[in-house]
Amino acid sequence: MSDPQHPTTLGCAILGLLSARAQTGYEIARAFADTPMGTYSSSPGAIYPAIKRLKTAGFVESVRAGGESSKAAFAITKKGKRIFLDWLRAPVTRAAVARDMRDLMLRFAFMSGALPDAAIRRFLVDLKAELEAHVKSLDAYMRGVRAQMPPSAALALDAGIENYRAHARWAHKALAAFAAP
Amino acid sequence: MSDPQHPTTLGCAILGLLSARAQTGYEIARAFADTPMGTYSSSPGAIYPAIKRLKTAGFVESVRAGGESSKAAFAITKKGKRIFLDWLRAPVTRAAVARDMRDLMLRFAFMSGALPDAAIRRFLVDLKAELEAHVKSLDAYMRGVRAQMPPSAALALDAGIENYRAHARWAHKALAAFAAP
DNA sequence: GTCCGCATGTAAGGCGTTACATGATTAA
DNA sequence: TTAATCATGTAACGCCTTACATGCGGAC
Repeated sequence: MSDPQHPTTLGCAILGLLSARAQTGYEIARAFADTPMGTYSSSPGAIYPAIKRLKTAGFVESVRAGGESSKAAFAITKKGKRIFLDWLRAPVTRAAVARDMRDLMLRFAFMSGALPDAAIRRFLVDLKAELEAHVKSLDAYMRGVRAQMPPSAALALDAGIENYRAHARWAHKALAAFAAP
Repeated sequence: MSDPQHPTTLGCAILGLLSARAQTGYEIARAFADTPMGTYSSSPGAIYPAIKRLKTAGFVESVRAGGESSKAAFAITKKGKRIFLDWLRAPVTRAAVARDMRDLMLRFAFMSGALPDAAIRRFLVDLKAELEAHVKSLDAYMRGVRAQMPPSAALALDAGIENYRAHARWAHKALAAFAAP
């Protein structure tokens, strides 16, 4: 990576979990195993090393949760919080929309409580705009090549486009939920 | 991987391209760079090594396309075709739906011409069923936790569910396109 | 006391990413 | 002739995947 300091999506997801409260490695692993966040990872074999990297980088630290006798847990550090917020605030680019929607949606999931509503709204506005632009360009591409494509390829591309459209509609609706009062 | 013989999704995508016609490495790279298939890869740095692996495994071979003076190209072998078809015909599992929709859609894109319509229909029927089951379980999960979730997390999950729903609707429509005459 | 699930990892290997390295054509 | 684009890669690096390893606590 260009910036060896910056965690991967998995690392950022862990920072997001820890920014709610300190947790043990197992609790973190459980969050991935038991919730739909599991789409973002998988196995202890990925999660524990990711935690270790975050610790080495100084983004999380070990703490004793609860009393003196409780298990060791991990907490996010100030430095980690900064990096996490940088991640949340990164601009919504066309490239990210085209190849990293999952990362964008994960970022959004963690925004409540971490960013002011105005920033969340801006994210949604930008996301919607980039999604619509992307749909437009995919549509244009599609018009040019549809006739030459095998039927299932054309349909698969339709599915992809429809997906971006669905996300754009969602962004529109989500904006209402974060509308200024 | 458990089966070191089986190519990755990128490898299978390359096999799919080559099963249409023999192509040079650059043409393959171009297909990823210039079309929405680019979501599946990225750079020559991934594609050329993937081609080399396919060659080592005996799934593709070098051929002289056109005349004697033309560039070297790659063609899929019988063994490669077999592996490719195995990939297309793999059952649609719940796990794949939950964490590998892209792979499933890529498989579908390559099915026309490679599989009989009956097999394509079955894929769509199975996919639709698994998608609807997955939506149902996500909905149930959602009902249980929505109240405790931060607003943006709940919305992000909504987006994911809506996505699966959109795919299910798409599968339904796609079935019509492959309906028996 | 032993067995099973909790809890926390390590080891080996492969793949993709970013960045760089050449030649060979074509355009100016 | 120089520069740009075509065409084909290699190198370093890090991450994830799968599989395995281990200790501990309660159930029985």
